[in-house]
Amino acid sequence: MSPFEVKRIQELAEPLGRAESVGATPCSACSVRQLTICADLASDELHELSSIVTSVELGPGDPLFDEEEKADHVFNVTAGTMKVYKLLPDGRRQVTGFLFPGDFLGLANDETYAYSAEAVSPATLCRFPRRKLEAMLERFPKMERRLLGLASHELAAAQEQMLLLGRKTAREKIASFLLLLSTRARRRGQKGNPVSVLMSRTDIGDYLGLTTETVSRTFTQLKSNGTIMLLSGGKVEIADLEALHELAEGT
Amino acid sequence: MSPFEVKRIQELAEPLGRAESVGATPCSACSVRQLTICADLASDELHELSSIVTSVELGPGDPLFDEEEKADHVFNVTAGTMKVYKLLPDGRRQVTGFLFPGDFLGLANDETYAYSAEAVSPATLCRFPRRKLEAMLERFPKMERRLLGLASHELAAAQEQMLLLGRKTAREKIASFLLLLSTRARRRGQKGNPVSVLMSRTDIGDYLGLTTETVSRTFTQLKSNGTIMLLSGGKVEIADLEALHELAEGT
DNA sequence: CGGGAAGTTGAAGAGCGTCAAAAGTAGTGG
DNA sequence: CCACTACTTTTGACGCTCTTCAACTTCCCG
Repeated sequence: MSPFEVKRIQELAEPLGRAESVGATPCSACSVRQLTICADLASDELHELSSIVTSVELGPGDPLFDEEEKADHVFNVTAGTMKVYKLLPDGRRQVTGFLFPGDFLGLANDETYAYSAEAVSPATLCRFPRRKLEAMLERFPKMERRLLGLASHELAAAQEQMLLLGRKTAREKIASFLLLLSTRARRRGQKGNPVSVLMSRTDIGDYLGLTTETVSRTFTQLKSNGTIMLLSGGKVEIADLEALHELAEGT
Repeated sequence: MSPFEVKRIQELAEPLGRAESVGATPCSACSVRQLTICADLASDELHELSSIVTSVELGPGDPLFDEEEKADHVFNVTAGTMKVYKLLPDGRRQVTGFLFPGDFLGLANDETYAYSAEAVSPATLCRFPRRKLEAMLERFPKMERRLLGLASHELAAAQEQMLLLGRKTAREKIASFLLLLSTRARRRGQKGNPVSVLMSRTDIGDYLGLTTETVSRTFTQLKSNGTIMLLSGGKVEIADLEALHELAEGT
């Protein structure tokens, strides 16, 4: 199965003409493996996984898939930042999540994606054909277990976000957002304090249920507060972590 | 294992002194089985499941568990309505979902519950010891598969709710809510049109990110519109389904 | 440098929240 | 059966946060 199969799949890449495939990454060398569904797999299992995976590279703003599209693949972010969002008919948008290396997307119990996904920054992803991955899940219960864990983790995050959207003020929302980015960066082994905020004000607003203007105003307000400092390159220095925590929880 | 084991578990019931156990329901006769994780199990598997399950009965307002509590059990609603919610330190509340017969709750990837759960109306639930259910999952891949499907379904619902909370107006929220209740009632085999709205205005507000006053005002507004009719017993007749749909999507 | 997008700031307005009171509903006991 | 209480729901008046619309500034990238 191995070398031949890998090649065959490479040739099938780029079916929609908008994703550039650079061939199958050897999963055994994957730097984010321990964060995602591929954790704890034996080397023969990893090898089999490698045989069905292809790589996708996206530039900022490139779409990965759209809501309602047939969900033929699932993905794993290996580099960069993605956003997933839902739209109302009149164009109002809700970003339901930002995804970083190690994050998984494309899970659909329906046959179609429930949301759209596009790159925020240059991004690389692993692409798994859904049917093949499902078949593999039956044989690798460890992976299915892992997937269930990830799904329930996401569910908890979604509930936290509902609390934010439904009950927090603009200031609390921004504070929570910065802390979330900081925590997630640390979980990926990066520094948690000057937080990298790579997404636009519009994306942040669409994530927090605010307008870009309100996002901007609130950042300025936290800056004059002395709670944060706005650095160059989209970096935000958290000057008063405790104040930010209190703000985030509304105490 | 069977009769003895069932009895033993019955005796262990009511560990927190607030849930009344009425013994293990025979799962084979369960009316909501096909809706939940127990679907498609063979009779010996069902029998084994019966041996670890106990029944919980709650009255309106009775808590099932609280956020942060140790997640020792998972549950399945068999009758009545439950709500799950998160709180901010100052008491602001976000109801993250209403649960009806067939719905599953208590999944926690952490060791503690991520939210609180309490009964809205008189409710009955199956209670599974978490460890035992997990052990069983390893042997019944069908059940694990089912659980993953339910989790990803819930995830999609959560994203839809984020869209609602972040981007819809009060009128759109109420319209969406009524349609949701209607759809879910139909899925349980009940009539979808006079919708039973058993929960209080406060609960609805906490679910939609609104105050009770706004919920009430919006209902009255939809009534004078001729879109709905408020009947007795918490029933709401959808008079103009198409208008409600258009409202819900903001077209 | 220059042009276009992204971000910031300002002023005005709308929608929803807050506070308060009235009306409806349910449960209790005489 | 009705009266009494307590709670939920509805309605009203007002205020505040966030949005909207608009102009200005900053930041990139060619």
